[in-house]
Amino acid sequence: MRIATWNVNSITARLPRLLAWLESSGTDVLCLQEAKTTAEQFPSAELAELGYESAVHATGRWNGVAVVSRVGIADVVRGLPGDPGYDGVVEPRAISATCGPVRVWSVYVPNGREVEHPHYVYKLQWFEALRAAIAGDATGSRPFAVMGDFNVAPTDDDVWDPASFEDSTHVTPAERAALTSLREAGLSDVVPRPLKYDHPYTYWDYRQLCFPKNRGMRIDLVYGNTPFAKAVSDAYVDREERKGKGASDHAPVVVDLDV
DNA sequence: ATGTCGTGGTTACCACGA
Repeated sequence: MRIATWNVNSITARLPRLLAWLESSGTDVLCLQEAKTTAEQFPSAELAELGYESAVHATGRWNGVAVVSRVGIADVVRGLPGDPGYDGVVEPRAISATCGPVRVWSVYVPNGREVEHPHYVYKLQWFEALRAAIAGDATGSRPFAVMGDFNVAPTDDDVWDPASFEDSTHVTPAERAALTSLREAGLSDVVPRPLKYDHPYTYWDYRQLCFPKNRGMRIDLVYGNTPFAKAVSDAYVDREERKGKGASDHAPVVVDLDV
């Protein structure tokens, strides 16, 4: 089975590429983030024509997550239990579902904006709610993974220039400690291989020619429990999908499982 | 360079988020 995660940065803007990519990559299950649309306007019909069912949690121009599957979708849960919300609003940043033999969460972790910003506090609180939510599945016998845009680079090796990220979000000890907590809960980082260059970056800012210069970050992660991790036969970042006109600023992370 | 995208509202530009 082939499972992937991809921050599409608007499913409306990305639809032609998304449909083509699903077919060309042979992906069975996709966790997607930043749908940037409502559940009503989500292109479920177009995906259904390709044989995919969609489970969607989306409310408008910001955020929005989904699981798209051609191996079934069951037991859908929309939202994170205990989600702290931001500024009084609980945002659509998490959805979980069982797709064939695997249970997955598709997550879009808050960005944090700046270390001194309230959004950074929200980010850390949100991680704690995620940790609590996945505790049972993380130690279970069924293959399970949290997949998505974590907005944290796990190590300095996961950013193109650690020095330029001093005092920035995405690399702070507290954010990395949140990832450590997820690993201590029973998950492990399924690190994909890069198709080019030395680092499996998954995100390159649209600005400043970051992609051609390979100024990237690995912030789209696959955190799987032991049964999931043991089933992994390959994992890679499809950087081809970051190329050209109409690309998202994130590339898909693709994982092959023997399940 | 605050260098690019994408969205929706206050629309043939702006503000916001990333």
